[in-house]
Amino acid sequence: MYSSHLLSSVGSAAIPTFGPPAEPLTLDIVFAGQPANKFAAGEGVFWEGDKSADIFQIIEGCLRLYRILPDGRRAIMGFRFAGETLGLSCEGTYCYTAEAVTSVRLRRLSRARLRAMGEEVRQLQPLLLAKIFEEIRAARQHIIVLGQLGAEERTAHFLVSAARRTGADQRRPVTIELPMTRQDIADYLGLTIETVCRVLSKLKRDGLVALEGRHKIILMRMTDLQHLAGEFDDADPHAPTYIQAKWPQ
Amino acid sequence: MYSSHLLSSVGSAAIPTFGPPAEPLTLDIVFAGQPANKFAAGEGVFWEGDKSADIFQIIEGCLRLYRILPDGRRAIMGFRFAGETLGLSCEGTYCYTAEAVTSVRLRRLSRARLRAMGEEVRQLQPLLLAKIFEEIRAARQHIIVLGQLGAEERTAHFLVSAARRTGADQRRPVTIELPMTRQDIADYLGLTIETVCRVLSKLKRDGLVALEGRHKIILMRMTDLQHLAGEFDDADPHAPTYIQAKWPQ
DNA sequence: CGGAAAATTGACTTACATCAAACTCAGTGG
DNA sequence: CCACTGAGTTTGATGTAAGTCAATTTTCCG
Repeated sequence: MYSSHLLSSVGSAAIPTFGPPAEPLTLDIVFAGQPANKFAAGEGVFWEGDKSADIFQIIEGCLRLYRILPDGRRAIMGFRFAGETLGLSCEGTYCYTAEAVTSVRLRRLSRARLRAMGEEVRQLQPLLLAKIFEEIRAARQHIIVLGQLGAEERTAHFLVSAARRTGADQRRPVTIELPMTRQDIADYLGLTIETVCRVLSKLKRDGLVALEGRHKIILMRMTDLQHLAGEFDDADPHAPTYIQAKWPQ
Repeated sequence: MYSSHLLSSVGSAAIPTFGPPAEPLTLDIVFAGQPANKFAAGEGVFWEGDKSADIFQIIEGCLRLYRILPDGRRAIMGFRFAGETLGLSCEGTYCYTAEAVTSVRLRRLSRARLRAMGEEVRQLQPLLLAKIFEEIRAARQHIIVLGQLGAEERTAHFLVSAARRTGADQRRPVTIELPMTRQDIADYLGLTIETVCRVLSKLKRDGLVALEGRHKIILMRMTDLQHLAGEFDDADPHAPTYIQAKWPQ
């Protein structure tokens, strides 16, 4: 109830003005006030085939999203970290299982409630649509990784995009947390656990990364890793686009 | 102009009633009245990176959608056939090149115009959203094919879903037209042309398919092919869902 | 510290890629 | 109409990246 209040006030302040509103609407605001849910590592949040009644925002922790094929193979479709959303691109039923990698806290919002908010607040629709387009972009990226790249390229790409997601300065060594297991990474990249290990060892031998325990990797030479990854990315969403504006066209 | 008229009348007839409107809105109606464009085989309709100003509906023919990686590899993201739409899931710039496989006729609609229609006609939004969700579903399917399946499984999956797209009765031999080259199929499945050929030859030897010239394949034993493909599909969109309703839950 | 799960490394196998040659077939022109 | 042509396809021989199987080692946690 009170979050609907919050939204109304943001909405009515923003609608009359054209251009960017004074306080931009974000999904943080949409989820604000929803109670937080906790999940222990290994617990499931929802299962493939469940009616997709809710969407989620992760407060902290990491989730893996996967499907199990009839013969038991597991295809990991992606990972989600703190601040990211979950379930938006599933209409009707969830198309994958979501399982906590670490212990996870998240907020839940029913689709019914989301729809009601959408009626009230005009800014919401394009915001959700942007998230959906982002998912399509990521899926297409993944298709190229799996269809065209070799084991080393795939792994490099995984590391580089993980680093990018942290938002850290990409020009100096980036330390990334990889809470998932090697098996998870393998199932995500369409490789075996042994191949992932061997590739990581090779990258270490070549001085491109440093391994710090199981779940921490330091990317020592980003540009080399990016080069290895194929550099076929779409425009980097985090790139400072204003640099172009500095120069006369 | 006159197509906007058409839409207005459909819209105002449909909005007052709840439930399904008398004449369901389809994209055919949205595109009706747009002039038809022709493209010869091999011609490009738009290029990756172009500003995605328009969306398209194919009247007849077949298109391939692809991206070229920096080192020259070509990743085919999909094919589009008569009746299907194109460009909806690209915001800002097109994320792939669209090229005519056969000679193609299609209708073009500017996004500006589409947006204007959206304001006028309420039914349009969910219709477009459904198309976008369908694209996500297809992309996820493709991820599993490329990440988890072997060459024979991939090829079988390609054939089975091509057959499904024709809408033909899946219980008896289905003849499908494959206007694209073997190289196209290979680039779509993340294989080489030789592997695609060998797999097709093997399927023929095993009596699962019959090859009729270069561009026609008859799927002789659908259930075996489906089994080979892994049968991991989401709910078949063509499946008669009402069967469930017949039985008490 | 002890034990179990996860990760790493090595030896061997295999599915697919690569390279190379032959075949098919749709068009074209004599 | 038929030989010629060249692109597209098929088949075969061989190479290689990644998978499989089997130890070992590391790491984490009680």
